[in-house]
Amino acid sequence: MARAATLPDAFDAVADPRRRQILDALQHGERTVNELVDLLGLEQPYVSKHLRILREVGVVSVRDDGRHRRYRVHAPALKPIHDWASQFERAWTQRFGHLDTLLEELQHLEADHDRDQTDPSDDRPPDSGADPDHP
Amino acid sequence: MARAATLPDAFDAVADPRRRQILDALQHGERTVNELVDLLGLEQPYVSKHLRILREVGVVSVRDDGRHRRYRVHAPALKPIHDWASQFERAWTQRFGHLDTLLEELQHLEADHDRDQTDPSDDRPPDSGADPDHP
DNA sequence: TTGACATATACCTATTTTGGTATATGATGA
DNA sequence: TCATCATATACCAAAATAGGTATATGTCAA
Repeated sequence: MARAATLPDAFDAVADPRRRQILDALQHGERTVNELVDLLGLEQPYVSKHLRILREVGVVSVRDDGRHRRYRVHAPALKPIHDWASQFERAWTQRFGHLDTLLEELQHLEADHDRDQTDPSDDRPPDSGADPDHP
Repeated sequence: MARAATLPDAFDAVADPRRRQILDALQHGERTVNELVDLLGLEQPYVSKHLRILREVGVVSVRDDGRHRRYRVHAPALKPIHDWASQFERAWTQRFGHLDTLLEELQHLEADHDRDQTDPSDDRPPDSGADPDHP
């Protein structure tokens, strides 16, 4: 009974790192299946299967072009993820903003944007005990 | 061999709708495990297990308070998700912005924000064939 | 200390998912 | 038409996960 009885959504689709890789690869334009196979180093059938999942969720779309099928990102389907995460945006800016001393850390965070993507354990400040958010 | 040999990250943690529910419930402050059990209607052990996953990924943190354990969201750990999705932000605003005719659809999208969260199949415009993004 | 409460962990089974191999479908060019 | 390239699907094994039940751990109150 894996992954509760909910229809797969964009969150599921994006949870898999390979599928994120695919989306990253598609970010700057269309790609054929074989191009993605080369990029990811996976077996062609499995790339097709990943693409199917991404397609079912609406995150990518296909266009037939002769004997190729060109995939592209359908960005609006990713918006819900962005929006959902935005709920917490205020919280994380607050967390770093409410103390002047941490302004520097905020800038550091902005700069290290990229490393941040994959290493969430780094930007965590030592738990300060008292939290103004929860009186 | 489920879910490739990658350490679980925030994306995995957030892929599960129950865990998203937990995070939503924690959005406005701390909660004890039992409060979450009541809110989610799941068995207590399973809520604890979800919380453990969220903790391991750094998305929530705990604070011991007598015989309670108060959980709270650790928002910065969600930032990578937000940032990743932002990569595509330009694409989705462009897609609806570059044609005046679609302005209306954009507004529709803004309005139906909530439904959007769960139904990505709706905001997809009829494939227009020509795509300025991919010359 | 004992009992009640709050939470975590161990263990179990059915179900998914992963990724692979073999094969089918479908379009193109000769 | 046939051979070939490009992609999709069927099927299979191993492993992870979702939930559940039973139980352990830890804390307070009397």
